Amino acid sequence: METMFPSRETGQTKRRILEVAIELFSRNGYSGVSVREITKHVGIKESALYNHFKTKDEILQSIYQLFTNASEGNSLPTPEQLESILQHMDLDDFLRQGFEQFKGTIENPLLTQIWRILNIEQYRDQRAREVILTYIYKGTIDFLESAFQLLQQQKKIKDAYSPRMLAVEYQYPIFAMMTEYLLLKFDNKETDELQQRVEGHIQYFSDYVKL
Amino acid sequence: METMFPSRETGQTKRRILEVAIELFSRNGYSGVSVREITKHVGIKESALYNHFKTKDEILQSIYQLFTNASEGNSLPTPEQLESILQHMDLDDFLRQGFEQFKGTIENPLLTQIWRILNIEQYRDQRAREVILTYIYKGTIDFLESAFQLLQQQKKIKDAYSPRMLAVEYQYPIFAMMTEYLLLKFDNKETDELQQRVEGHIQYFSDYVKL
DNA sequence: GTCTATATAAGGATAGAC
DNA sequence: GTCTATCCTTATATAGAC
Repeated sequence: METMFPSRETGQTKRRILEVAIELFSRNGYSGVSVREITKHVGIKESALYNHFKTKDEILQSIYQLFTNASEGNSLPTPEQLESILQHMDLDDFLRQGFEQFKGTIENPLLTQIWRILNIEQYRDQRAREVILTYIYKGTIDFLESAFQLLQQQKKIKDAYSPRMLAVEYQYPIFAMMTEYLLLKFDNKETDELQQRVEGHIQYFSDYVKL
Repeated sequence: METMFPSRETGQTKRRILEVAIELFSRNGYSGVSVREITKHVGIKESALYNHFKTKDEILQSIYQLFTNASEGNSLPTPEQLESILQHMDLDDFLRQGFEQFKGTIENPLLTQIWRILNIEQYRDQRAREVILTYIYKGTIDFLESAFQLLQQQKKIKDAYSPRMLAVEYQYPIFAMMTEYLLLKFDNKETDELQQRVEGHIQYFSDYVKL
């Protein structure tokens, strides 16, 4: 995750500002956090911040950028790569691996914080909406659609439903459970039952589409 | 919906303040809206607002209250009522009726605005988290669980999975699609494909659990 | 219950010395 | 690149007249 930030040598302070801003924005939202508050946590004076960012909004923009860069960075496999990967995998392997990767993402504090910021700002800020719809919803569903299509062609799963339909049925509960998970975590509440639901869902889905 | 507010006679201004605050908070969040902005839209001076609410936060609290009152108002049927209702219904009737009611809710602008406010404030404000977890997640899932349990007892659906599991599989995609729907609507984007997804989901689920 | 006027704090941002 | 000092605007909230 270190590489998501400007290098330590040239951008140490800028990096710290971003870290602190992400932490604070993810709790109180953009409007609920002052430049004063950010710089106080970073340990610099307000005026010093403006050597790194022209405006407060530019900080927020950089945060969105971190998210989209990270999304494009650990990019999903190309259609060709996907085809080759799925040659050696059955449905359970595929779902299990996808889920592990997903868990890695939501246990990355930085990405979950930015996810929260996107959530908070989505109604106020068109840019946040774009990121959510493009990178989270559309990106994930499109990818799963291709995967299920290939699995159908390889006769590894039923083809009674369209690949897109399957993608939706598989992924949407995951989205909703992730949202609930983050909310429970926020108050350090019990998440065991939810974990079981996730596993139950994968099992249910797998049972359903297997030949 | 009129009845959600204080009566016109005694609380006309208070009512207007709440309406305007809901509209503005649902776009820009609590911190992103000033008392000045609210009173300007209402057409009174700032000081006049404090005759109706002691603090700005009290406005927000009242908004949460509206939501929980409405939720408890059109309350879900009791177990006995549910049993009697389900006597005369098969699964498709039940799902279809539930969905119509759900559509009524999300087409109520006031409730969707408050839903957005809850979304925005959930990380900053414990009270918002409580409302979401209690009234939205838990309330819905618990209700569906009892319904599916009854339907299983009446041998109208398969009992291969637990009622809770079925509740989750049915409702979570609806949650996620509703979230996406509200986001698309916000930019007046196309929601036809999403509508089809919802109907597809209901069909898929129904096919799966029917005997 | 609304107004004018005001208190007091906090907000984003800039100028200029070092 | 950071500092001190400052500008100007906006914020929440109150006092007291009508």
